[in-house]
Amino acid sequence: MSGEPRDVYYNDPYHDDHRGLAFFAANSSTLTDSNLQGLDPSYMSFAECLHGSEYNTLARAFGLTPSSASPAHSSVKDEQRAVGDNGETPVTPNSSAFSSSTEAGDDEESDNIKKEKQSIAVSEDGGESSKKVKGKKKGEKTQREPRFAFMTKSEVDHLEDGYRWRKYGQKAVKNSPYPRSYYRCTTQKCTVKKRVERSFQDPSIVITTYEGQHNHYLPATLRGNVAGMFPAAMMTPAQMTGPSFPQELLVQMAPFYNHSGGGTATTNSTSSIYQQTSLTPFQQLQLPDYGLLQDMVPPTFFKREP
DNA sequence: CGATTTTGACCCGCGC
DNA sequence: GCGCGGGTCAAAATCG
Repeated sequence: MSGEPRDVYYNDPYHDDHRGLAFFAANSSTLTDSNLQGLDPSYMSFAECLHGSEYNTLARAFGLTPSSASPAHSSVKDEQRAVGDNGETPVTPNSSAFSSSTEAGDDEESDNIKKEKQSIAVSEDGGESSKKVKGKKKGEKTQREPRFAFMTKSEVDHLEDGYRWRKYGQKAVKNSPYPRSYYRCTTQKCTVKKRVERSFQDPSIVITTYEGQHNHYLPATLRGNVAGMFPAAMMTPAQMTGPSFPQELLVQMAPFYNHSGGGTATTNSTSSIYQQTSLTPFQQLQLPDYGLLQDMVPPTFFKREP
């Protein structure tokens, strides 16, 4: 392929109806102390970041004033395209877009129902090809959960986030040497999924995309470790469904390293989308409400200058 | 031995 | 209609 889509971190034409994506870059390593030892001191661990004290900075960093929302509320679909098609389509500096759609909210249950139906469908196969993957009921529209994504600078792919996940698939990512892993929350009846992939433009960046909302609290065994760092994860599902929850957001951002003078940064059309102003990519993020976000992730999670 | 990961097959939606 | 790519399933392998 030609050109260098440095900012292409998400391309999901399959999910035009997605409810929200938030891209967060984080200069972070992992939660585990053991993994921290050998890392560059300028890196922050998840734990470190999440225990940061500069909450207000986060708010500012995200430009979290509702009235400052992007004047160009392009559709989520368009936003996806903008960042997804080889980075050829420049996006506006204020490229945040917020989807108001919540129609996927019912999908959790239907997901299970679908499975039931699928099982039925396969049973009539005669047993010959029992391995066959079941098909969905005809006419059933595939709907997706609200999603949001984190970009995390990390050496490990699977970042600890307080929940327990089971890997259920892995696929090669087009145009990337790094595979994408699919995880499902192991808690019963919780349909939350997440995908983890590594940016091939910058292998140090891990992109974690969450889909759905947990219908439970953090596993008790993990609360002591991460609950305090992820207050949002401790919210009840009801609390999480509010309009201010990041899942309702769509935020695009350029990697912070574009501004750090790092050698890997390029200046093509997409990588420079945030360079038209003096703001950092984070400062140009715009979220409708930062109250919960403040609870969720302290600003130091996102950035630390060397 | 139960839980989790690996991995190839399969399904689905979409673009051509 | 066909091929591609993304997503999921589930048997087998591996792990703790």
